[in-house]
This record gives sequence, C-alpha cells and structure tokens, in this order.
Amino acid sequence: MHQLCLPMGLGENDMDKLDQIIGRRRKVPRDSYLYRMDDVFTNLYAVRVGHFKTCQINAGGEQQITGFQMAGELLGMDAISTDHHHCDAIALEDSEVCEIPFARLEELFGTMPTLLRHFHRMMSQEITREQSAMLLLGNMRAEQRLAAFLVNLASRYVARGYSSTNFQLRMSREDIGSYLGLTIESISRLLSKFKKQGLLGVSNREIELLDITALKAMAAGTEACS
Amino acid sequence: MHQLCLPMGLGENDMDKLDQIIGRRRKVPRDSYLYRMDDVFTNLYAVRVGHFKTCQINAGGEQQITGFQMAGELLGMDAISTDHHHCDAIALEDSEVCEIPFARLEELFGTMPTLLRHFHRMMSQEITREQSAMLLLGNMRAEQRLAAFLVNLASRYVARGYSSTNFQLRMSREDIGSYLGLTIESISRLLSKFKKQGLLGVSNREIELLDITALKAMAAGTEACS
DNA sequence: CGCCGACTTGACATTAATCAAATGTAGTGG
DNA sequence: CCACTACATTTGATTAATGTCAAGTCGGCG
Repeated sequence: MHQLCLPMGLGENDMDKLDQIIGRRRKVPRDSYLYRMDDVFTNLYAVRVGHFKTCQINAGGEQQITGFQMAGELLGMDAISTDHHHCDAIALEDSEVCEIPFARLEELFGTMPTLLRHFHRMMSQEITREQSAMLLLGNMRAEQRLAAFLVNLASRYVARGYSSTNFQLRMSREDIGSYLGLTIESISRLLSKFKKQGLLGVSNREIELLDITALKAMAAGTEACS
Repeated sequence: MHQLCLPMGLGENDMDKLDQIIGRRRKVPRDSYLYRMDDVFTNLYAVRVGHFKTCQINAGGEQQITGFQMAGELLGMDAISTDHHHCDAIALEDSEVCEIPFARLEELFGTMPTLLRHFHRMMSQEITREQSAMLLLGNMRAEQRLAAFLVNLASRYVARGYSSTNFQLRMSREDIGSYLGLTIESISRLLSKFKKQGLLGVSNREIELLDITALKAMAAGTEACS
C-alpha cells in the first residue's frame, strides 16, 4: 500500500513522522458515507481496504459518479480549494481507510520536500485522470467507453498484484452507467454483446476478460466497429 | 491579476521573492502552441493577457478540448505527475503568459506556507472544475451544456470586471463543440434557437445574454424544456 | 416458497450525428 | 472599391446511436 499511496521513496526517518500523523483507521461499511458533499474538510483519506465511489449531485437532482477508488488511492483532494467536500464518497463494500489530517500533513510539507513533491504528483495525477474521463465522456461511443472502463480496471488490479483478466465488479450496472454517461440498459446490452463476441465472460458481477487486445483496440477507437 | 493568480494574501517580502522567480514573460501569437503534449515540463504558466485552449488527442486521432483559460488562470498543472505535458495548449488570440519555473517555485514552498496553501487550492480547484465538466458531459443534454457553458463564461468575465452579459467568444463553434462533446452543427443550431427564444443575441462571435436567469435554470435542468 | 432488487431483453422514441448544400465573413490582390 | 478565395457558420434532410418504457428473468435472502 505504501507504494501506491503517499510515501514512496521517503527515508526511514520521514516515514516515521508520516506514520505518526496518519494514526487513525476508520472502517466504512458497505453503502455508507465516508463523507458527504458540503461536509467540512479536515482529512484526506487513503483507501486501505475495499472500494469507494465518489458522486456529485447537480441542481436537477441527478447523480453523476466521478470516480471509483480502490486500495492505495487517495480521496478528498477536491475539497482543498473550499474547505468543503464537493462530492459524496460511498463505500461499495465493507472498506477501511486511513484518515490523514490535512493540517498536520501541511506541517510536514515544510520539512519534507520529497513528501510534498509526491503529494503534488498525486494531485496532478487526479487532474489527468479526470481529463481522460472528459475525453471518454465527450468523444467516445458507448462501446468504446465500456471497453476503456474495463481495461482501466484491469490495469489497476494488475498494479495491485491481482489478475488482469479475472475480477469482480464492485459496483452496480447503474453505477457504471452513471460513471460512463450511459443508462443501465446500455451497459447491460453492451456486456451481453461483448460476451457474444467472445471478448469477455460475465456472470453477475464476475468478469473475465478474454481478449484484452481487442478491448484495448476498441477503447482506442482503432477498431472497425461491429 | 495578482488577485486571481498565485499570490493572494502574501506579505510584501514574500511577494518580492515570488516576483523574482516569475521574471520572464512570453508572447504567444494566435493559433500557436504554448506547449505541446509530451513536451518536457519545466514551467507552469499564468495567463496575463488573452485566451488559451487545452486539448488532448486520443489514440484514434480525435481531439477533445479539456478547457479554456483566460487571464489570471494557471496552465500546466496536469504535467506535474509525469514531468511531461498531457495536452496541447494553444492561444486563441495573441496572448501573453508568465513563465513560472516549477523547480524554483518548489524551493519557495519550503519557506512560504501561505504560497503553498494557495497553490494547493489552485490545484484542487482545477480538480473540481474538471468534475463539473464531467457532470456536464455525462448528464446534460445539448441545450443544458451550452447554457452552462455560456453562464460559466459570463461568471468568469464578471470576476475580471467585465460585463456579464456582453462578451466576445474567443473560440470557434468547433472548439465549443469539442469542449461540450457536441458537433459544430449542434452548437450552431442551439445558438440560433436560443436567439429565437430571446435568451441571447448572437452576431458572429459577439454574444449578449438577454435572460441569464433562464439560461441558469436551463443549465441546472430546472426548466421545462421547450 | 415467495419477495425484492438487480439485471436483461425487446419495442419504440428521441436526441444529436452525419451528410449535403447554402450562406456569410475575412482577407487578398487587382 | 470590388472580385475572389478560403474558411467558418448556418440550415435542412436523413440516419444512427442511445435513451425510454415495459416486460420479463435471475439470484439472494428471510
């Protein structure tokens, strides 16, 4: 976990200091909120175990999921600008996070430039992640979006030492649809279609990617559409 | 400009130090690149004069505009994570920026916590800005997107002391379409429709918002669609 | 067993894209 | 000043993609 999350390349000494401030762990049961939109911001959260989704609600009352977070990823960076959270964070399964009191983290920045640099990289990464999501939502067709989503999940599981081909979706079809800007029916149809084409196996939320190359090509738009 | 951009609430002394590192100004003629995707990252850029667009190109060769930047806004924060730019930045008109050598900025962070805090707010703001764009692209219908876009531009011009109702679009219809995930034809039709409905006046790139309330309601989805 | 929620599938409607053409605008050179 | 070109925009007709509505089906759980 330390590899994916904050520290990365800190000395022993600095590591200790960091460990001192990220004391408290917090369990978050399935479907419960880690934080809600407009809550006052005091902590960042590092996911230790489980999965989360973050979602916004617009004035019209519609929900959009802005991301899914898994172990080793950081939650709450969007709240720094206003000291209030801009979205809800909800556990997709029983999960656990580390609280990182932001004020104390800021104190460390003054003396630990390596930590600071790493923190900047993480915020920047969040920006590029969202730019990719914009590309997906603005430019891609339904088929491409779902392919890109699955390939992205696979790569994140690989980075965590899990199988790149077999994994369980932690989120509902509805969540996927919301994230990809599609309806639940479209997601369902596309999964069925991919299955029929032999690109993957699906059984409930169990996924087996059978032809990652084809899925990647589809995501990239490098493929003649069927 | 200092109000919108980096400093904000720094002491005289700190301000001087900051001014020392953001020495160089750079003129960027219309349609030319401030930086290109994959360029090595060395500087952030603060827009002094003019307007920019940032755009990504996906594997299929299609372009998506991820944002429009105006005076006082910061460019390049997405490059911190990999030391390479993730998008192209192109001037929409003859423009001018301040180069901010990031390595030197980082040196200042150690001794200027106020500057650091402000920098974090700006990165965080970039994250929330992009989350709003995701909401727009994922959830809104064409009409809502364009209304939201125009209202957003208006509010940014107000913040800069310009008219909230009369302004010039610096970008082409095609650019707007790319940003909103729509075609140029859709943008054109929608502008004509809004004009016919008396919501705004358009003449080439000159815009006059005649009923901001209605446009805001439309953007929020609070309006019965016509 | 029977209910409930999540998911699938089909028929149809709607939105926005595509294709095509016309119109307008800015810039250039005579 | 005007004709001419290149490009941006508008408008219309049609199509394709995805949403909506409506039944079903599946799986888990009391």
